[in-house]
Amino acid sequence: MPRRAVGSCAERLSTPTAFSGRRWRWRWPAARSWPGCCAPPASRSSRHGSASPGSSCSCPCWRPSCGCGGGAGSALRARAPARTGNRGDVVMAEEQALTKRSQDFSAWYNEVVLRAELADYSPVRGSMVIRPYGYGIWENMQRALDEMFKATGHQNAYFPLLIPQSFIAREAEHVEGFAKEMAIVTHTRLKAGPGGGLEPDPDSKLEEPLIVRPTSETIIYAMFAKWVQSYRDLPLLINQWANVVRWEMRTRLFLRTAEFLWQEGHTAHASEVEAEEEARRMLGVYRQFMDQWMAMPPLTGLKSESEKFPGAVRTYAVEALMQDNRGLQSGTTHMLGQNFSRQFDLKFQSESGVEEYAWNTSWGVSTRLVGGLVMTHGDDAGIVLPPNLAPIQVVIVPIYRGDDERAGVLEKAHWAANVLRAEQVRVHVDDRPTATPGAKYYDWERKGVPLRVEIGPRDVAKQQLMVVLRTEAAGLSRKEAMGEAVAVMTIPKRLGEYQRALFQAALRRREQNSHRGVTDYGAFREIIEGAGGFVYAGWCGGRDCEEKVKADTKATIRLLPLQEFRSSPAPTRCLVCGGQAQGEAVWARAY
RNA sequence: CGGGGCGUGGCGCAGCCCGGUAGCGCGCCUGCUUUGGGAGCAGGAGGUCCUCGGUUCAAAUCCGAGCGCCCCGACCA
Repeated sequence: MPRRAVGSCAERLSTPTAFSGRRWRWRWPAARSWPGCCAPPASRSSRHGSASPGSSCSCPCWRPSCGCGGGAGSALRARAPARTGNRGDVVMAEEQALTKRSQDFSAWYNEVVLRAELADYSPVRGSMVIRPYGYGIWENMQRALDEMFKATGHQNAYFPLLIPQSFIAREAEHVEGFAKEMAIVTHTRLKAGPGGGLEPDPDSKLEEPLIVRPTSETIIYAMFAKWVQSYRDLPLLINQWANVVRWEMRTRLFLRTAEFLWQEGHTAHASEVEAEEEARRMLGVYRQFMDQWMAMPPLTGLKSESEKFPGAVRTYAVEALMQDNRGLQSGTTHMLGQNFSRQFDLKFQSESGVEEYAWNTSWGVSTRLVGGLVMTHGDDAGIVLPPNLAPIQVVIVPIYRGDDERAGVLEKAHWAANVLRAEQVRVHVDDRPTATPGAKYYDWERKGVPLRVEIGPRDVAKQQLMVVLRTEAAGLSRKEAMGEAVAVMTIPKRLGEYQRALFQAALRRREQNSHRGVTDYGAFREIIEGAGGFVYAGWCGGRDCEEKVKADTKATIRLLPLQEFRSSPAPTRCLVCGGQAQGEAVWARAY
């Protein structure tokens, strides 16, 4: 049984107050200045040819891991065995290093998620366990988003997990969209079967099967119908934090699992214009969240007809570009029109006394965002977390020889931790006696902690601290010895600068891998089948052209970009058929 | 749902072809020495070899069936 020491990790989850007030007006969380330019995080793989196994940790926030990343399946198993050499440390280094992103991005992703202890495979096919460190990131996301939802007038509520099958069936397009991936509850009891095992008791068969929600439009609008009589009851602005199940055949940690956590907002409005505004407003909220908290700048736009939510009139999306140049749909907002209100009799009496169907919207983001975070910022040493979402923003590593040095160093470490906590910084002192400082560096780098403070006897003597950022960041020195008083007082500012540097790096990477003005289909295929990235090109609006691209290249229309992202001049011809372009589309291979 | 791979201490693997005492590395426990980039030595704990059936004096190993997981495709947040 691994030891669970008590103690040192009383990190307070401070919430950087980013939200300045009413109606989604924002300022940058810790922003004072905004560096104009910034290089992408340089790969430091040469200096990090190795990485350490998770080892026991005195932090009560999560349990020590096994040495290799938990229930690793073949993601880890598949790796080449370490070369045996004369020097044990070479073997160890190779064994413990992550697969490099350039070698196999998807193996890297799996390993880094497992070994940073974000998640683990569960015994249930297609389902994962979100471990405390990964859940801590999600909690920080929830906290930020929830504040934004509240500030835009929404209230949280909770609706049932199980939905009558007939509800799902009511909206034709909606059923069709989800029918193939639903978990169905048909019985309420088990009994001993002939073989000695358990089987559903036939006597307990439900008259009407229940569906485990793949999304909650149907049950929520059925309830809205009870609650809304008059235009005075509108708008009705509700959000719920929940789990949903979509029976996927193929799964990937965080990106695609049978069950996932998300929030789903559902609103009812008196007019189409209002509903449209709401869908766009929440798209803006998602975008701001991704920019300011995740440092993962997305494009915003409209989904094509074939990619829109089943049952929606139109779907908007935020789409980010991952390091392997594939797109990640990170959130969607839907203008549902009156499609659901007609089916669920969600009517209200208007100001002029006429009975009308309400206009709905729905919008959601999920734990998929955690995967996006990993694929946006991670490097060959591990994940890289933006300070605003990092469960631990600063880790302090004490360095000492023998008991006499230990007391002084630890005292200084806790002093620094307390000063930082008073500044609302989430700090952890890694005082594990069993690991060497070097091992701790690797551990916390793999876990993406933004800033490390090293304190050794020499630092104590000189009243200084070594302050080390997780990655190179433009305009910020990665490693620096600073006077202790200055160090602790400037760390919050440094975290803010680092947050913005990560954003700039991600933005720059996205733009460097975006291709505009592509008119030739052959050139398009070369990009998609080569390095990948976002390709902006004209589209006639035809389903056939969309299908052809997908069949040829596996790329899809990620979105039809909103004004801000459109090219100038606008493309005039369809990339595929050469016909009159109806607009511009952004194409990419996607997750 | 199609194709592939793999099931052996917590994790990664070897052993299987050619049946005969279950092994290695990492991790874990104890002790001592260590600690400025993955510590060393000594001792120790830990295994229904996925399940069921068959062949055999004898099965991790051979044969049959089943189950599970992962990867690649089609579908999706």
